[in-house]
Amino acid sequence: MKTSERIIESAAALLDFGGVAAVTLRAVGLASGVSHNAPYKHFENRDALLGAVATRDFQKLAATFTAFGQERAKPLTKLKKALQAFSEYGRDYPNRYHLLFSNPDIAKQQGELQQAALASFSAFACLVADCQQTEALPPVPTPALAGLLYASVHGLIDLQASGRMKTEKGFMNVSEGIALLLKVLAPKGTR
Amino acid sequence: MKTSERIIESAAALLDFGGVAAVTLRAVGLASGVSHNAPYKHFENRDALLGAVATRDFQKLAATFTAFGQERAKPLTKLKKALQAFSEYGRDYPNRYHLLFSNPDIAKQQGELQQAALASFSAFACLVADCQQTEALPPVPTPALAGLLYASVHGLIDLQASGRMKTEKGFMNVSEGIALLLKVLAPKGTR
DNA sequence: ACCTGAACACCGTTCAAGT
DNA sequence: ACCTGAACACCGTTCAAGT
Repeated sequence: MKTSERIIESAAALLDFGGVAAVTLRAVGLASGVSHNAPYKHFENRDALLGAVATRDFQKLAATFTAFGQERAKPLTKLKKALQAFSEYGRDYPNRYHLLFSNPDIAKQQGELQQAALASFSAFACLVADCQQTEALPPVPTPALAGLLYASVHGLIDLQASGRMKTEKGFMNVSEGIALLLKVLAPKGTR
Repeated sequence: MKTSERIIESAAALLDFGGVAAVTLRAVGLASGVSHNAPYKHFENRDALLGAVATRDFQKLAATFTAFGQERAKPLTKLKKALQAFSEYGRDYPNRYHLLFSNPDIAKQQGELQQAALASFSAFACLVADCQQTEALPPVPTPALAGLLYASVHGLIDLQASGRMKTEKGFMNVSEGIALLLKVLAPKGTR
């Protein structure tokens, strides 16, 4: 295993375990068996290393979405599975999820990361387009509909994690939110 | 003006100007005319100070939502205005928005902050309930519907800020996303 | 080409001391 | 009650030096 890969692996592990603050170059170096500034030989700085972790996960996410698209099933079923996988990723790896989708310092990185992030969204948009073709979703412009779905599910995951919309009664979890969203999005005839 | 208020004011200004990383206790002390550890006499630590900034803004947000609710206008019009004000707050004060809605270290604070955050959501939910009463929104449980709307708009603001769903063509902005969402949410008869 | 160790400037936090 | 200044441990980053 290449040193740079080991460094990314260590950073991801530290991130999962202790949050982004735990990903110090000294801890990464120690966990990777190198000195605390060896990472600088592979990444421009700490943010670039975190960006590499995010890039790897975006590529995995895009692959997951693409894989769902190639399954033999109804488009709406495949979309639901993809959304569920997405929300489970957010629930099981909250620190990593936050790095990918809600970290301005990472988001501003152009290049490979930006490309991987857009590839993820594109793969997701394909699933939405398939649903539209079978009239399981309304015939509005695909990028707008895919964007709304992507944003809504992201918002549900993010607010759920932060507890910002919990009320005494009527608490809503991510799955219920997704179900409600798909229900109101279903074209008239199929409701 | 009390010292503690001056400290909060300075912290908010530093946050707006240079992001959360610029809010160092030394900079806050300097801007407030006190030493770099005077803040510890008013707040337990740096996160608690940032939490106080967030609390203040959540209270403002709740007041804004409540004020919209008391205007003389159609409920749906008032809700649209509130959503627009919300998204403008996110656009004009991105660092503050991120502190309130996407910062896990701040979100985990219980007490006054949690209370203010829930009060904001409650005020928003009232606007949604009014729309349901005039049948401008479907008769699903109010907390679920308000939660979905809140989360969706948050997701749109957050992803827009991070550029995570921009595609070459069909780019979607927050206003379009909100409009599309309200359109698909409108009950059958009123479409 | 890849890595190390010392050094620098900066930070959050603690603490004894001042009024 | 409120504040200060020194001190501590930690951090990202730089740089000269090693193989």
